[in-house]
Order: sequence, then structure tokens, then C-alpha cells
Amino acid sequence: MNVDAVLRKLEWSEPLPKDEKDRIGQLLIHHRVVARHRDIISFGAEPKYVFVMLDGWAARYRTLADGSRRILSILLPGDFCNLHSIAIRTMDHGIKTVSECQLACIEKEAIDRIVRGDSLASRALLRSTLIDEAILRRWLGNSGRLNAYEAVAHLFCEIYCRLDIVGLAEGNSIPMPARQEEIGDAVGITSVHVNRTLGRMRAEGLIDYHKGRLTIENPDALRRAGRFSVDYMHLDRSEPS
Amino acid sequence: MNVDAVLRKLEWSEPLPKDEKDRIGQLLIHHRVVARHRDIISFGAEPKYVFVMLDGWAARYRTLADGSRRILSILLPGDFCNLHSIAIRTMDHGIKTVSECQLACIEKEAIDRIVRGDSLASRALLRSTLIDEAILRRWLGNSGRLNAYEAVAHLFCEIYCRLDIVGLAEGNSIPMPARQEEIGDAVGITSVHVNRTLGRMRAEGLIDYHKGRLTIENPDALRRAGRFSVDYMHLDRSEPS
DNA sequence: CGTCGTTTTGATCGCAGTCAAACGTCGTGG
DNA sequence: CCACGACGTTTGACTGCGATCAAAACGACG
Repeated sequence: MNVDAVLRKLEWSEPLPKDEKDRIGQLLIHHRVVARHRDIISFGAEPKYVFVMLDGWAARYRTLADGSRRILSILLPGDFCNLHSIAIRTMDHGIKTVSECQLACIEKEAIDRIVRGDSLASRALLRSTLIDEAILRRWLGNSGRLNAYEAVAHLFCEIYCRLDIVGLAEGNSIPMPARQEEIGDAVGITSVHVNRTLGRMRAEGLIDYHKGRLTIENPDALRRAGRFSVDYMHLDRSEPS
Repeated sequence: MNVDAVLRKLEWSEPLPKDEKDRIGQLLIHHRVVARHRDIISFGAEPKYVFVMLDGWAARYRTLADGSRRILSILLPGDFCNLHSIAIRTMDHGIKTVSECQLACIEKEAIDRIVRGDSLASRALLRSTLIDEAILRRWLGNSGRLNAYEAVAHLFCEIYCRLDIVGLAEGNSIPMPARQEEIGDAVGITSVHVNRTLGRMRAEGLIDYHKGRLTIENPDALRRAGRFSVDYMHLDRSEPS
């Protein structure tokens, strides 16, 4: 359905010529639906396909020895789940759905051919990988330095921003299919503490969180609370090198 | 000096033909020395060169609003500081030396030409980026889930392993130029708590930490303590796709 | 010998974890 | 239409790891 999100994300920083967009569109014809809370790719797997998010939310995660889980990144429509599979065979983490997901699956080799070429699409994929890495760095930087309140605020700002880029924010409101436990696993706190934090945010008029929707009542205050600035997502449309 | 470390790292998973190695060797001729505790690249900079670690340690870091610092990764001989600069103009973090460093500086365009080509060297650089990302994911996964003792143990295992790969471990012993404060910034705890943790490790016979050297007295116990397994560094020499 | 940078030790505090129970909502089946 | 159970949210009481503040000890070096 939402092939559009993929193109919007790839054109995030630089427009692609029509023929390259068409070529990418060609790759996105094979779809798959995965139910909520199921693995898209499991830890240790050696995926044959590269999966691309068309609809729904998913999460990269790692399970530790004691059974506790840590979410390493949130995957939203337009995101590639495992671009790295073209160069790294086995998964060092798992990816599971947060809500029911629509995915496109692409032969690894097809992606590989694009990446090895010297096209604008190849640049866009490279940039996309590097921006994912930048987001990961930001999460790591926040982790252990921001307190629960700041961390949750930051997460909400980031997700709002990323959804907005692919055209999925509606005013100040976004879908929020994640349970409080998943929010906790994403910022490194317990679901109990997420709950108290959300309660405080609600009381202070920052957000409204209700039936799978998050409405940001006071965007400025939320951004300030989460020390959020968009710079790390490298939205600048300036040219490299 | 230690151009060797760079090649060892690039050949980590797959040997390179002689002519490609020579070509990379050509790129590493311009050297620079940076004193201890100085920025190699500052936050917000737009570096013209890609820097490669030849000798010494450095750290990717981010400074938060309140002045607290978080180390995002440790850079060891053989590591590329800012490969991402070929596609992302401005630095979203800083890089500073932990000890005095020897660096090679390469024109961005020269690296770009290799990456855009379809050579084994290009694959090796791609893999190297993806492995850095995998290490980052592991750090994020550990952060907030491992306690201080486990986190420090994991850090030591990883650094030992990475130094070993480029031939810089000597038996069970490695140089450890990082101050306790820097170790703390890397795992997200204070230097005071690092100190207590090191004390406990020493008391339990896991390590000896003394005058800028770390000796691992009981490797198995240290690995167990840090829940360390090498898999996330993707050392396997198997072929992709 | 004194200074600077770093490590070490002690005492107290607070954020978030843990355990447990109650509550609300929704879908299913009797 | 209601009872039931599954799932997720909410609230309370208590605990503990690591932070914080402060000062002392150590070691290298000019």
C-alpha cells in the first residue's frame, strides 16, 4: 500500500530522478503481512530477503541472558529492516512487530546490485544507513544520561518527527501502538515507571495518551523536556563532498 | 607507523588482493599527530578529510546540555573515525583522543571513489561500517540492562578482542590509557563507581589494572561476568549473499 | 618539595526497580 | 446481555544500585 513512505524517506535529503524511483518501485511489489508481536526476522537468522516497512510499527530488539529485552530502534513505514544483510550474513538481533505490519520483501541480490552501482539511489541507501547509525548514537547518548521523563519525551519527539517526514503525522497527533512495556524497553526503564512518567506528562499538559493515540498538546514543552533537536537526523538538503 | 592495523581490520573477514591493499596503502601516507585529550574532529564540524587511527586510542562522544559527557564508541588502531563524512556533511558528535594519537588523513573524495566502485575494498569498507553499527547496537543493548560490574567487564572484553584482531594484545595484557572517568563515560556510570567496580574485580582476581595497563587474570570469568560473546563483531569469514 | 592529575575511600541521598494487587477495556462465548 | 478471561494500565509500599559531595591518598614530574 504505502510504497510512498519508502520513496519519501529515500528522498529525505535529495530528490531522485523518475527512472530511479520507478526502479525502486519495481522492487517493492512483493508484500507480506506479519501479525502483531511476531518476529519479522529472528536473532541468528540468515535472511534471504531485505524487508522494508510499508505499514505498521516494528522494533529491533535484543534479549539478554536473564530474559530482559532492550529495544534498539523503532522501525516505521519507509524504514529498511535489514539493509545490512547484503554484507553481514547472520542477524545479531531480532526484529518484531509492535503492531500488525505490511512489508515489502526484496531479494538481497537486487538491493546489492543497486548499492554496488553508482546511482543516486545507491547514495540514498548509504545515507539512510548512516542516518540510522546517527539515530542509534543519539539513543546511546541519551541512555543513562537522561532521566525517565526526559527520555520518554525525547522518544516521542523523535517518533513524531520521523512519522511527519513520511506523512503519517496528523496535526499534533500520531498513532501509538506501543504498549507501555515497549516504551520502557526502548528507553531502558520498567513499564511501571513509564506509567508514572506518562501520568506526570499528562498532568503537566504535555501530552494526551489515550487508546493507541498520542497527541502532543504542548510541542515546545515536550521538545524542551526531551532536550530534543532534529539535527541528528541530518535533514539538511545540502550536497555531500 | 602502524598502517598494518588498518589492513588487518579491513581483512578482518575477507582477504584483499595485493593491488587493492596497495591502493589503500597509498591513501595512508599523510599522517598527523594529535595530543592527548584534544578533539580530532569537533561537534558540528564539516571535515574535509577522513581520519584513520594508526596508533593510540580515541573516543566518539557527545556532550549534553548539563555538561555531562557520554562516550559512544572507542576508536582503536585500524578504525575509521568518520567514514560517514562521505555522505553526511556535518558531525553530530565529536571525536577526541584518549591517548596521543597517530592518524592518517585521506581526502574524502578518494574514499568516495573507492566506495562508489565495485571492488573488494569497497565491500570491506561497507562491512566495516556495518560492524561499527553492530557494536553500537550492542552498547545500546547493554546500557541500562547490565549493572556496573557487568558493563565494565563487557567493555574490557570487547576492547581486548578488538586489539587482538589488529595484533595489539600482548598475551592477556593490553594498554589501558583511559582514565576511570572515561571508562565511566563509556558505560554510563560515574568515575567513583568505576573505581569501586575495578576494586571488586581486582579483589575477585579477574583483572589487574595498574599504570596504564590492563591484565586479564581470569579471561573466562571476565567474559562470563560481562555476558560477553564475540558473535556481534561478525568475525565469521563466510561469504555474504 | 610542591603541584597537578588521578585514584581511592566514606557518608548520605534519590531515582527507578521490584513485587503485588486493583482496575479498566475489550472480545468471546454461554 | 451478561460473565468471564486476557491484556494492559494504574497505584502503593518498600528496596537498592549507583549518584553525589567531599576529602584523603597516591604517584609522576618539574
